[in-house]
Amino acid sequence: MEQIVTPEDIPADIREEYEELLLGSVDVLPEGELLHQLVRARTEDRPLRVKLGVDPTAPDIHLGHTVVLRKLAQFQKFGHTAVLIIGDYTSKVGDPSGRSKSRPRLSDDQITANASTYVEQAAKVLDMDRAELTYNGNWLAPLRMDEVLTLSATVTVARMLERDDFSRRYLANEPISMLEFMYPLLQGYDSVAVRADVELGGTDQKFNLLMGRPIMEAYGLVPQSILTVPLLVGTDGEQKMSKSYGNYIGVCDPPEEMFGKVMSIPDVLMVDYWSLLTGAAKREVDEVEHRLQEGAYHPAEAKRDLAEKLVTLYYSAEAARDARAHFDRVFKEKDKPAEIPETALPAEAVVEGRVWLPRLLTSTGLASSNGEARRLIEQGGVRVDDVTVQDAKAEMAPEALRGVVVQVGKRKFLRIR
RNA sequence: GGGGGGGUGCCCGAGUGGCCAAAGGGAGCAGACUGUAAAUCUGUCGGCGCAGCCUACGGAGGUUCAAAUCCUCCCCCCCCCA
Repeated sequence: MEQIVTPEDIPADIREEYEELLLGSVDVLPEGELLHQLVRARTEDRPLRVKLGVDPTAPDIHLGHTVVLRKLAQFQKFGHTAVLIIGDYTSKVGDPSGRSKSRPRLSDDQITANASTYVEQAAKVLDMDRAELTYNGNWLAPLRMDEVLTLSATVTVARMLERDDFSRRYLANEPISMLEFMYPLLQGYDSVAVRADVELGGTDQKFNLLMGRPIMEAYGLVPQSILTVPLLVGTDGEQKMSKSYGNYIGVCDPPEEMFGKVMSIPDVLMVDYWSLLTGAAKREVDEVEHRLQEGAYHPAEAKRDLAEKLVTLYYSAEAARDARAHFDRVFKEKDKPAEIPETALPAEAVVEGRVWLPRLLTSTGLASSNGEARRLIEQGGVRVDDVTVQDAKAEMAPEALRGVVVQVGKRKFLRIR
């Protein structure tokens, strides 16, 4: 960091605060600025206004979202003000960040629904009682055309095209709409509206975050500093965690599913998850990494511990222990789970007094079509009371199904009532 | 406004009259193995009670015994020039 103020002038506790805020962050720009702000906040006795804008594009939030929320919560912990902006308006524009194509625009209903669950779920990480919660539609919706024009005059097209995802798409002959160009401007305007001192975001937000600075200046404000956090890689180990890639772990996933999904991440991701998601201190993370490298800590065991930690964070220690027991039982010992969901035999499964197995699977939701059900059976993926069925033509009498457990693959179980 | 290039299954992408429910890859699903729903290997991957049939290659018509492939019109995207 640049030493504009000499380290000796800075109280030790602020230096500590700064160090902790740097932990798990990627870019902190402009260099040294945040430290100044922390000092200024202290001397002027004015907490920093730390902005996080989120677009409610998905109905549920996942662990990837919690990385930046944790960082915001950390600022809160140090007495600063968390300003959480729900991008009800910007989500109608669609953030082009990291995208190779335009996002679909969402409807108002979807946005409202998503926003309310977002806030509810963010509360699992953030202290919402002490946070400022706003919606950017409050100030973006009433903007007049001349105000929009004033705003768009602050940025040049060349500057826009410097941006990685835009230039890539431009070179690849892929469409970029003017609408998408507007997005960074609107996000910058949010910073003006809430008079942000610091804005947080994922590394893919760097451009948008930086864009806020000249815009704030143009509106006569002190430009914000920015802090980015890494993007969490999803369970596939390849792409960033995202609902649309289907590689996410939702904070509202039931404990067993959360546990199982954590177990499905590639081994190499374990340490990242540990440091970004559990709130563990650096020393603990280093130790885990070290012991794994030495072979003193079995990877499967480490992953179980990680999964248990995460479930504890979002549920409870008991729920986490149960989830672990469930996992070991079902996947390690290949036994049936302690609790199996039950369902009545659907009426449409019975034809002429007989139940054809594929139809049973389809009607109970264990398979999406009879064709898929057939395939599952032919591949040996279907068990009825622990007996693998391989005849796709199998039929049984409805009475014979009472209390029977149908298993599809390794993790779908259903008891017929 | 003019000229050119494109739109294929969940995604990427091959296919330019029959051998095409459509190569190849990815994702997904199943099986084997294992240290786990890791990794690896194998299989599968539109629907239908399925050795057969139905629906599908931007949309609508047409030519043909036969169309993703040819023709007409329409919609959408990209590039170049203005």
